[in-house]
Amino acid sequence: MGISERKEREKQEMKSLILETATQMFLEHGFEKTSLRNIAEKIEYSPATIYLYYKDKNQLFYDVHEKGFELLAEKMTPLMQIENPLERLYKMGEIYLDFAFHNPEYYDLMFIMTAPMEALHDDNWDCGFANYEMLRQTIAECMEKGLIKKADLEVTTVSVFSFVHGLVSLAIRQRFKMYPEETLPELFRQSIDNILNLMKA
Amino acid sequence: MGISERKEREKQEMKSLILETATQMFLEHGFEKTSLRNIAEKIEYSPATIYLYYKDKNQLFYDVHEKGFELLAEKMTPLMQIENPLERLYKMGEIYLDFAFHNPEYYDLMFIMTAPMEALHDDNWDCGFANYEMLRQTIAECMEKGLIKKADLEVTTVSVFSFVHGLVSLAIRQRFKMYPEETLPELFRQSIDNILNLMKA
DNA sequence: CTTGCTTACTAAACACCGTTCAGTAAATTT
DNA sequence: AAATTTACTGAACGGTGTTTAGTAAGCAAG
Repeated sequence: MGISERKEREKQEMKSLILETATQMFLEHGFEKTSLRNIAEKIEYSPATIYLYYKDKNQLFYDVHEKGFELLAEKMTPLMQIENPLERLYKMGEIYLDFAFHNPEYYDLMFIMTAPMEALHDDNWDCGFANYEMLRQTIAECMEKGLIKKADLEVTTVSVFSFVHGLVSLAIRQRFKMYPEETLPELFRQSIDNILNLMKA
Repeated sequence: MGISERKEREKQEMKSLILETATQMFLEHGFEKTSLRNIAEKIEYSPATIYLYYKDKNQLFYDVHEKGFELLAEKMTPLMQIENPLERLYKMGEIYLDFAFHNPEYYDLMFIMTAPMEALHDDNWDCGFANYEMLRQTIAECMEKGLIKKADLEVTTVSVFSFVHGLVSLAIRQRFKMYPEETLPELFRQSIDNILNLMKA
């Protein structure tokens, strides 16, 4: 029957209206200033309505943070076409930095804020997986082809990811005040070059 | 005259009563659950009283985060006695990890949360300076003595700090769910060893 | 010793927040 | 046409940071 299908479709549309509005307001004004009441007002529904589609605010922002991961994956996936894995690794670092500094609120939600993680009570956090997997595979290929020094793959992947995240998150959360802000991009680029040069075979 | 001195002293005592209570409650229950109303209730004053000693919640938590830096400096300073700078660098990494995982709330406030930084409208964030300076100096000594590869000092210091912070902050904010929690300490130790080995001359 | 001023403090309100629940009105099924 | 299901909301609950008008005690000067 067509009615229940239409209803299901309408339900999905309503859910994504909430999600889109939440995302837009979050990217525009940040997490703190995006309240369920604000979102509800914008879509001209009562705040209580949101609870018919999302268990709570954390669940809603879990979905927002998922959209961030999709956006990042869209930028990362094409890089897998690059034959030379070391060149690819450099490019990944560059794209990652670009993403972080052009979408700091997304980055914050994806890798720093506690809110989305609180929506996750079991331990399967699939979101970051695709991107992390690309990084791991690229590093593995670099090792296989003797482009970087051989070492434990997991340890190396963790190291590279942590290093770049450290740079980005310290910048986003304003902990690099000892350096003038305009010097940071160049400092970061040098820093990444430095580390990757050390890793080169 | 003694009266105004006593008053000044009492004012300082009141301020530090608030600070101590806030710190204690924060370390016990976390930032979110430590409200000005809770703190006020514990010290048996009205919430408005706190505003006679602190401009706002961010200012209060700026002072709490400062106490965190003092605690870290207390653990770091003795290490400067170690003659061999490379050995000292290893030890600093170890102590840093220890501090982070034994005082995750402090670490969060010091290096991740936005709250304390919002209390800072000029650009002089002195807090981390002492600790950062020790790291920079240790790395400089390592380079001078030819223990690690020579490179730009600032770039290398930023790299090392970002790397370790990356590890810690991803763990604290639950972004290492792809690894079982009990394997993280060992993974981190290997990761640090790995990086430092790459840096060795 | 009393008057006036300063200081320390608070009650109450303001404007928010996330969340819950009883109730309503429309759509759908029987 | 009646009964039921669905989608939604108004209003409240219990919290938050913050401001302000007012009070009562402490102190200084007359």
